[in-house]
Amino acid sequence: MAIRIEPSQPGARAPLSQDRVLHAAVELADREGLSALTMRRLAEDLGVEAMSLYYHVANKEALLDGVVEMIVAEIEGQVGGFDEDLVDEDWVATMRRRILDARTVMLRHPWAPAVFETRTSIGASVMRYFNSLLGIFRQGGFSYDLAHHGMHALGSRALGFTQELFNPDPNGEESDSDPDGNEAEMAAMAAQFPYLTEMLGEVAHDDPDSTLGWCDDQTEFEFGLDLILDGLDRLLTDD
Amino acid sequence: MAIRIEPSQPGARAPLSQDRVLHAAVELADREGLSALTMRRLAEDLGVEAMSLYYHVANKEALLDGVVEMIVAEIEGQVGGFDEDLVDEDWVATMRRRILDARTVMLRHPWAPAVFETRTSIGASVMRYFNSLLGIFRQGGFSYDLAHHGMHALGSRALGFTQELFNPDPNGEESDSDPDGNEAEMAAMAAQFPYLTEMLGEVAHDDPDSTLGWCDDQTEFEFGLDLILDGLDRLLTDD
DNA sequence: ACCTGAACACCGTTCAAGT
DNA sequence: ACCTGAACACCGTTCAAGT
Repeated sequence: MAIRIEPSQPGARAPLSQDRVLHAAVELADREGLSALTMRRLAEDLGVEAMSLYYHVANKEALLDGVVEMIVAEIEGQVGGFDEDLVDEDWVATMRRRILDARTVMLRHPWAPAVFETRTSIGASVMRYFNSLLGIFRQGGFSYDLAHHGMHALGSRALGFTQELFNPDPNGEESDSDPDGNEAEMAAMAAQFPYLTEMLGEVAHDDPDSTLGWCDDQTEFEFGLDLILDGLDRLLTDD
Repeated sequence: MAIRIEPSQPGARAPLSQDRVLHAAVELADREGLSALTMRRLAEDLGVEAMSLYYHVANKEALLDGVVEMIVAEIEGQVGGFDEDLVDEDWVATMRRRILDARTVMLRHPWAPAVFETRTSIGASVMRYFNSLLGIFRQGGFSYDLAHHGMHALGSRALGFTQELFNPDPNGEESDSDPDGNEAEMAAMAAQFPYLTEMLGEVAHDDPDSTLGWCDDQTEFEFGLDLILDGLDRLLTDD
């Protein structure tokens, strides 16, 4: 009588699958950043040779497409499904809540925006997400034409992020033109970039973080989002 | 009596300089795309060994920083200098014109947005550009606080581009979920993504290009820009 | 001062081969 | 069906060396 083999023996690793590969990819990027997400490094995490991955994903582009799908699926979970959005309130409130929910997922994966922006085609869960936003527009009374403009106006904000231009890397060293520098540098700054310098002096007061660090990303995101949603609502009710 | 040596003899190449390296980098990216912009390939274009570049730029990051400076300098040329913007008209009109000028430069270098978005610090010409936008806000009567919000709300639009999410690559092949496909696929699409499908059906009519290609980028850019500028103007005149 | 050759430590990806 | 070893054609970058 044969001894029943345990499904997961100690030392016997679970077989690879596309899902396991994608999960491991997200975890690796979460843990060590996007630059650590290489085929070789990912294989190592999975206890496998790099070339084994190619049995489950066509290539690295396909891997990244899959990772995007994972993130949007996480948004879908966060929202509790995209289907049942009967708007029994302001369309603005519904849209705002959905997008801010997406944002909380994005904030858990700070590397994700960079991946989204390199994608060139979209998968099923991204389509479901965009479809749900379109549904909110429609139930709010938008024509498809205006809803289409609205999607473009939102841009990446629809997915809960704005790719900040020139945001300082957290582990960045002091730059030479750092305004915390000596007075001569400050004076040179003020002469070349008067408005910028004065703004820095005025707004940076509130926050101990220097120069570029004073911005509250969440506040700025919501400001921009509300500006666009209000503008669209105005266009809607004008017509 | 010694014969005067011609400054540029045939075959005797001009010595490298940071400026020549950066110019060559922009030209290479223009000609063959961002992925062709490698240190080795760039050196080849300059008729030099790869390692010679490191005498003129610290590393590839510094090269890309320099490329960004080149592009913004080109904007500065397009605008005719950033200093003399006495607003003798609507601030909205001035801002709109400046940003659309920046956009015409960006459209000459379609790879540039991707480079801008990977930058982590900013150089002098970028600071001059942002300073000039801030100047327009200020001369329009903005507080620094509102101007600061305004800059964030504009985001990359301030530089004349929006990084389109999922825009199809021009040389992309037909995807499996292509809605030009057979009727069964169309029906499946309609069931899964009803709003998306209906929008496509309605708006795509106007343009022979299929699905994702019907959007007029310039129109959409201006729509979003105007929405934001109008919203900011309203906030300004409300207070 | 400016450029080079050789080498290092990485990439993604192929292909034929193993079990 | 699933995984691997060896190899290929690339990267950015170092360092000591050439002129």
